[in-house]
Amino acid sequence: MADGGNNGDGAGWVTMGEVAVRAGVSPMTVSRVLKEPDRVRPATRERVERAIAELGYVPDAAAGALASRQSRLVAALVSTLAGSIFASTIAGLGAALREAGHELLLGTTEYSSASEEALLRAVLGRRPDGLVLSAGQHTPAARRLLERATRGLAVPVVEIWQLPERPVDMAVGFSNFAAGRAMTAFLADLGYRRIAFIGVLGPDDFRGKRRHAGYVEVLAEQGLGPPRTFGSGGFGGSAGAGASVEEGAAGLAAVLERWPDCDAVFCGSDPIAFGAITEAARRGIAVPGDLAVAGFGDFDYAGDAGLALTTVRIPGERIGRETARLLLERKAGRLPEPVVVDLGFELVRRRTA
Amino acid sequence: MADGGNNGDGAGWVTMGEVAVRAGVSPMTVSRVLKEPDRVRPATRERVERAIAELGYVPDAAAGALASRQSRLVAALVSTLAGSIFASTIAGLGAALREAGHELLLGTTEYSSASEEALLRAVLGRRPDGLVLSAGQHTPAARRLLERATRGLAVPVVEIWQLPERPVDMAVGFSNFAAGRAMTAFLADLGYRRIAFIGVLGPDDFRGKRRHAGYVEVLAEQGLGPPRTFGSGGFGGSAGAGASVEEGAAGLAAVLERWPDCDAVFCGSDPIAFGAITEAARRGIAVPGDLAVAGFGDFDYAGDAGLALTTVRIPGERIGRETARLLLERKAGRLPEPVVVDLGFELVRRRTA
DNA sequence: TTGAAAGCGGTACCAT
DNA sequence: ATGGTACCGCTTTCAA
Repeated sequence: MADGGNNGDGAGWVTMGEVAVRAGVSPMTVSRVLKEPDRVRPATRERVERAIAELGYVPDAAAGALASRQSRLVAALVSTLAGSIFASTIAGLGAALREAGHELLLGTTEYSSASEEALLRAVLGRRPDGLVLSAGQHTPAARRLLERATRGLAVPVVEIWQLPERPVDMAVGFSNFAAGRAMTAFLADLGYRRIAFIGVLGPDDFRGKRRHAGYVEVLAEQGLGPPRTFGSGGFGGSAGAGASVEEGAAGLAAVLERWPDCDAVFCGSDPIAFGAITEAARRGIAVPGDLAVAGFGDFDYAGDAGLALTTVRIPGERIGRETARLLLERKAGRLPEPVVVDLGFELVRRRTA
Repeated sequence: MADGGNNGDGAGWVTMGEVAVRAGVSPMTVSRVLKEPDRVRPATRERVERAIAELGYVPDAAAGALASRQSRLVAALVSTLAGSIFASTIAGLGAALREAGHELLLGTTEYSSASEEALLRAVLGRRPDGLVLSAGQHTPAARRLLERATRGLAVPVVEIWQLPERPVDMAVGFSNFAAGRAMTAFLADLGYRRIAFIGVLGPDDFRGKRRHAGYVEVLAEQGLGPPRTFGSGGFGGSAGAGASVEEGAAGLAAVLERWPDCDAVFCGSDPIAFGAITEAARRGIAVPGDLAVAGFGDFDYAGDAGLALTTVRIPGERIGRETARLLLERKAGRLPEPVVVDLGFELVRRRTA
C-alpha cells in the first residue's frame, strides 16, 4: 500500500537520505527525530515520522556505530547453553539490554573447534560496548587479547556466575565455595553425619571444585570425618547434562561401595543428583529414608512435581539483569569503579533431604 | 612486551591505517592480507602480519560491513532459551556460523515486554545476512516488517523446528504432526489400546496442537476410540519447563479421573511426562506395568540413567547446523530457490512404554 | 530549529 | 603485486 515508489532496485534498504528527501528536510533532521525528538519542531518531526513509516525505514546500525563509536552491542561468551545453566541468565541479560536499546551478541565455546581466542577476536571486531564472560576460562592467548581490549576500560567486562578472586573488571554472581559450605552445613544441621560428595572435579571445572572445597571445610569444622568424595574427571565447564546424570548414577554406586554407611550425598549439580536418585531407586534404597540426596542448581525438573530435590537455587535471571545494569551504568559514565556484586544463592529444602 | 608505542591515548583501537604505516604499505594491502592473502607477495604479507600481531590489531567489523554491504551477522529469534528446547539448535547454529566467519545475534521473545516488532526492527537494523525464526509467531506488524526485509530476498530467512505449511522462505525442521502420529502408532503397536494425551494446547502453541492432531488421526485410523485429551491452556510457545512438570502431574490426575481405564499416556513434552510419572509414583501406579508413559523431546534427563523415558528425539543441533549451511549457501549465490529440509525425528524406546 | 561539511574505518574498483 | 580514490550510511561539529 504505502510504498515509496522510487528506488526500484528491489534488494536495497531505504536510507536516511531517502527519508529526508521525502520529508523535505536534511538527513540531519531525520537523525535528530530518531535520537533527540525534542530538538525538532513538532510539525517537522511529524512529517519525518510519516516518511519513516511510509518508507519502512530501519536505520543502519553499523553506520550509526561507525559514526558514533558506539556499537550498542554487548557480547556474552559462555561455555554452553545446554543444561539450561546459563539460559535464564542470557535471557535476563538480553531482555534488559534490549529495553535499553542494546543487542546481544552470543558466543558459546562448547563445540568450538576454534580457540577461545578466535571467538574473542571475532567478537571484539564488533567493538562491543560490553563483554560478559562466564568466568575462569581464559586461555593465555585470550587473556592477552582481553587485556588489550580492557586497557583503559575501553570495553567494560563483567564476569558472571562464579565470582572470581581477581576480577578482570566487574563481576556478578555468587560464591560456589559459600554455596558448598551452606549446603553441607545444612545437611549436618539436619542430622546427617556421613555425608558424601559426588561431583565433576576435572582440571577445568574450578567452580565444582570450589563447591567441593566448601564441603570439605565444613566437614572438618564440624568433625564429620574425612571427606567421602567421588569426583569424575568430567569435561570441565558444563558438559552435557545427559552425561552428568550418568555420572551421578555411577558416582552413587562408587560411593556406596566405598562407604556403605553414608547417610547423605551432596551432588555437585542437579543432573548428578538425578542420576544418584535413579541409582538409589534401582537398588531399593529409600530417599531420604536410607539416604538423603541434595543437588545444586534448582533445575526445572527439581521442583515438587518432579524430583522434589533439596538443592541450591542460583538467581540466574537476576544475574543477567544485574549484569546489564552494571554495563549500562558504566557506559553512562556513572559507576567508574569496578564492582563485584554477590547475589548469593538460596537453599531450597524439598523432599530428598 | 610487543607494544606499538605510538597512539598513547589509551582507549582507542588500532586502525588499519596504523597497521599500514607500521608495515610500510598502504591500507589496501593490509586489507588484502586479511581477505585474500594469496594476492599479496609473501614477503609483504609477512611484514603486514607482523605489524598486525605487534599492534594487536582487530579489524572493525562495523566499518567492514558498511563498506562491503555484508554484516556477517545472522540473527536468530527464538521464543525461549529455557527448557533447553532450542539450546542445542542455537549452539549448533552458532558454531557452524563462526566456522564460516559469521556471528550470531540472539533475540528471545520470552520476557520481552516490547513487541516482537520492536525486536525484529532492532535486529534488522543490524542488516543481518540471514534471519532465523522459530516459526509460527508472527504478529501482523512483525509480518509486514518481515515482508519488507525479505522482498527480493534481501534477507534470507530460515524458519526452524516446526516446518511451516507456507514458509516465508526456507525452513529446516520436522513435522510435529508426523511425530505425533509416529509416537501414537508406536504405542498402538506395542499393544496399548486406551491412549490418552496430555499437552499444552493453548491458542499460541500450534506446535503442540500439531502433535495432538497426529495423535487424534492415528486413534481414528486404528479404531482406538475417541481421543482422551487433557490440554491445559498453557502460555503458548514454551513457557518455563518447571510449569510443564506441574501440568504433567495435574494432567495425569485429571486423565485418570476421567478415564480410569487408560493404559498409556502420550505427553506433549518430556517435562510433562516427568510430571505424569511423578504423579503416577505418588499414586502407586506402576510405569509401564499399569500405565505406559511417552514423552516428546528427549531432554537431558530422559536418558537411561534418569527417567528412562520413551520419547521422540529431535535432532536439535543438526537443525542448527543445517540452517547455517542453507544460509551460507544462499549467500554464496548457490541455492537460489527456497528450500524446505525435513530432518525428521527419532523414536526412542526406553523403559516407560 | 535546521543544515553543510567532514569524517568514522574499512572495501570496491580502477590504475599503475 | 600494490596503491589511489571514492564511497558505504550515519553522526559530530559548527555555522546559519
